[in-house]
Amino acid sequence: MIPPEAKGLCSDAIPSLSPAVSFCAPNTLQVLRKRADFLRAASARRQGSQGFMLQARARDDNSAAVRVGFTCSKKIGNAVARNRAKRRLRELARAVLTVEGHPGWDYVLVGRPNATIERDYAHLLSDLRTALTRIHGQPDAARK
RNA sequence: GCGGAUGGCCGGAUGAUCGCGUGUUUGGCGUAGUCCCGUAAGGGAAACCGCCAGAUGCGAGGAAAGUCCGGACUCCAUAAGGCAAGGGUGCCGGGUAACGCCCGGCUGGGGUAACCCAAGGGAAAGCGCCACAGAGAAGAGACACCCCUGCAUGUCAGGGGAAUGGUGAAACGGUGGGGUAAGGCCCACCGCAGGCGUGGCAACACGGCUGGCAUGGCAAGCCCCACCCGGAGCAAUGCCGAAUAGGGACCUCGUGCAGGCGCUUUCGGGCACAUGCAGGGAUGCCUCAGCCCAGAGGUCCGGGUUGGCAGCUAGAGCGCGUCAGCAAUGGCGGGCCCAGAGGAAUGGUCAUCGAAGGACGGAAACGUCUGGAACAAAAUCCGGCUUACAGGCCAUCCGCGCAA
RNA sequence: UGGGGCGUGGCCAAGUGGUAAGGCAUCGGUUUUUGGUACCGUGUACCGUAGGUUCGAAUCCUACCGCCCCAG
Repeated sequence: MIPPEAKGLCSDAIPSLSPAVSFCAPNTLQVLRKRADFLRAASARRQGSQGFMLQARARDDNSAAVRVGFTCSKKIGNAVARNRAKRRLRELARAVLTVEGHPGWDYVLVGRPNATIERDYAHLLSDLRTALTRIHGQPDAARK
């Protein structure tokens, strides 16, 4: 599951992704905070999967940082369910995007009712990897 | 043993590994200012701050929820008191910072009982409403009727009456006995009203006397009475940065230019006044370029702000002992420190144990396999209320059954 | 976090204690060769849920549920 080059980098990782996520990674992740960033990511490329939906865009600024945002609406359930869904998505981002995320991109993970909480964690990992490869394989004119 | 009542408590456990927030501490790195060395370039120092790493402490709830009450705190304000409006509370006493909360009691109702439930002041201050039905729905009335008298024996006249019938949620006290032409009426008890006595702080209870039936219901209709309430809310509020930046309007003084009037003159000009204009001036020939001035004070208005810090957690705090009290609660003593986030931390994965439920085997006890735990997550803090909740534990009490 | 508002047939809605108007839509009929239009008729409401007050509740009171709006 874990790419071999990531294992050796655990000791000197720089975890700037604030919430509780168990992984060590070579890239730093920043958290999206502005609503405008979310809207821009949502209007760019998107790719659904069974456990969540992935939205992404290339920022076209000089920064190489990988930025991540999480969206869990009220459709998912009450506050307990929403927090739980966000935590699982953070764990996914920590495990995959730090290694396979493209520098200078913004990613937004959107939780889905039931699936994000109930789907097996290993399946979620493979979901995110396939979604990433598909989203970077899309042509540039992928706006809907 | 079965069924129930009340009060209290818990809210999956253990471990491995990878992580998150925050406090303390150690180390490393960094820089503006400061200090020291050096002629200088520069070098060095330690505190704060920032980043990183290590160690270590702590890290969601009984409801954190709904936002229904009450406060603390902050600002606006003056609201000390009175009045008015609006809102709230409503048996009595106590507790409390306060409450619509809690405790104890009273009254009424429910239950065999333990016990539970109740917005439970005032309807002789006034207004309003009481549909349909019914004769009549609130200071009375008489539909069907009942009784007496008269003689013209009737679908009659006069008089007495309100017991009976029907309607309705409710019909002007109820029941029984006596009496009467029928009744009013009289008596007893119950209810009601008004005094009195005893007990109680009081709500109220008990006893007895008098009256002689008057006073229908609704105040979660308006209202009356008593008491309480200024408004807004941590997205409150304060500070720092951007920034003593910058836009607009007006006023006063001033600046420059223009022409005007007055005074004065060495005829170049100077001084003073009001008006108009707003960019102007000087240097170099012009374009153009650079330079200088474009000020001071006051009043008012609009726009932008998605940065940071504080408020932000030691408190009406938690548990222990003791004393007062039936209790809620309070006093005293000593102990403890127990989340502070901000697109929002308290988690991910795995292993073991594990409740309900399901399947199989078995007469049953039970065994094996499966299954994998309710409601619900702090957002300034606190006291309550309400609502949601798998399963479990403890104590006291009641009824029934069995045994002695 | 705080403040405010609303729930009535499928949809829009009136109704402020006395047994739920109206319009659109649906359905049936007439007119028309047929459809549309027009006209006539018809059904559809435990008034968001649960308690309470009252003889009687969509209406009054209380508690819940759902939805919407506002703010620096």
